[in-house]
Amino acid sequence: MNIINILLVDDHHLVLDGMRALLSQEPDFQVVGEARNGREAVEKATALRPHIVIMDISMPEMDGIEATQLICGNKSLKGTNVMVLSMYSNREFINELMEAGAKGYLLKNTGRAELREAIHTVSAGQRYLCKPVQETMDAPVKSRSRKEGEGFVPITKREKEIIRLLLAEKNSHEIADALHLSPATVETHRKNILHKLDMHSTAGLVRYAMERGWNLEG
Amino acid sequence: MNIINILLVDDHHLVLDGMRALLSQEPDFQVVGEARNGREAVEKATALRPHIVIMDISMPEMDGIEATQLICGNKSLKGTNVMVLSMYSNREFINELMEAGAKGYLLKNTGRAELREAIHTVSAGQRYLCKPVQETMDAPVKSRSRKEGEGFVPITKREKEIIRLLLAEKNSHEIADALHLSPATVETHRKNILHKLDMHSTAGLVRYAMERGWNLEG
DNA sequence: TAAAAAATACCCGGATTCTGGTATTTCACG
DNA sequence: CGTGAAATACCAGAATCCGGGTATTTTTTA
Repeated sequence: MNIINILLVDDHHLVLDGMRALLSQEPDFQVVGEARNGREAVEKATALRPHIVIMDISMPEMDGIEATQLICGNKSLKGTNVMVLSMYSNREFINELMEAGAKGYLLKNTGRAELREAIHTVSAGQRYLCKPVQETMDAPVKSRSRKEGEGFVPITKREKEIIRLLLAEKNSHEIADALHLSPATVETHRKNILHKLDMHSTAGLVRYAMERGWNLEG
Repeated sequence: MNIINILLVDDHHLVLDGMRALLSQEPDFQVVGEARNGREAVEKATALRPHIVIMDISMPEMDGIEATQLICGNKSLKGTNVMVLSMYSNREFINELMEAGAKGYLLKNTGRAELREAIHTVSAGQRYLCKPVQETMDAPVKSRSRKEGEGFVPITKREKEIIRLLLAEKNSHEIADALHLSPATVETHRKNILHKLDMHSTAGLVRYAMERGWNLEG
């Protein structure tokens, strides 16, 4: 039985330790590295060339979506497959990550048996989605205004700053003060963000950011 | 050395498995039970009388704050101490949980050495806060309109339903339709929620709910 | 260095939320 | 079986946000 080399990516130290302890109980798994944000994940993936990257989504600095894009887009990392391990099963997440090149998508509340199976499947380059994720993908789509394949919309640095202040319950005026801008500018940014993400309210924005872990400096 | 009996509470199966694997490496720790939401946590704490409950906050059905209140308020559970294990170090969380009776507060990105120490300290009935949490508590308070000791405000069932629909980017009118109510009623509820939580915008509400894990049925 | 992207700023009008009331009905708990 | 909390519903004004634009300056990057 071949040993599978694993890179663990999660911003929570205890989760990393726990996963490592869990995986070390399996003789055919070998955790070769850990990363605590997207940037580190890309670096370590390049350096260590693991068979599989187990990737969290919400992380500071660079989230798991961007990191997945970079890793899967790197042709010299052909033998490295990405499996997402997330709390959320939103359609947006699933779509974006599949388009980014992830081969697997597990929820954090699946059991260890399924984790085992998923790691084997994905590290062999095959697809593995846990049941709730499959169901989400199979469910009828309502309207889908953002067209297929056009999934990736980069949010700029300034836009992220503004979102972070929105999370702190600030209105356009207060954000403008905090960033030394005109309120008009802040509203333009907000408008642009809403449009990019195909959303229509601050509530959606806050949710979007929270799901990606942007609440603590990112 | 006495064995410390532990009840693990977290809604993510893999986190439970990971923590269990991690703790099983320590000879003086014994995981005697697991719970996946607040209600279960209270039940198992009562039945198993562990020395320590390691409690996540965001959970469906009943969150960790309520569960902590119930466990610490139960006089027959004098020997059971609660240690919170959370992603967030908001002042509100810390205050509420300390008032609820938690003895410890660890962030998920602390290391295993600190976890060990914290478990020993808290299971002995002493207080343990990790450094970032201490810093948050020590930091000067801005205004603090909700007075001390008046921390707990119960959010009703109906109010939670409305918050959940706000997370789905619905406005008052759409929420009213979904619940077969008058828009006026929905706005009254929103007003009451904002007042209860001492907030002033939907953004804060969404953040509040996301931090508690109310996004997936709760 | 030229073109593209990001950041800045403004106008306008309609929609929605927020604030501060009041008031009636339903339901649960002691 | 009564009292209080929860849920329902309305009014009105002020503040804020959302959608649709346009336009200039700065920064990146190809």
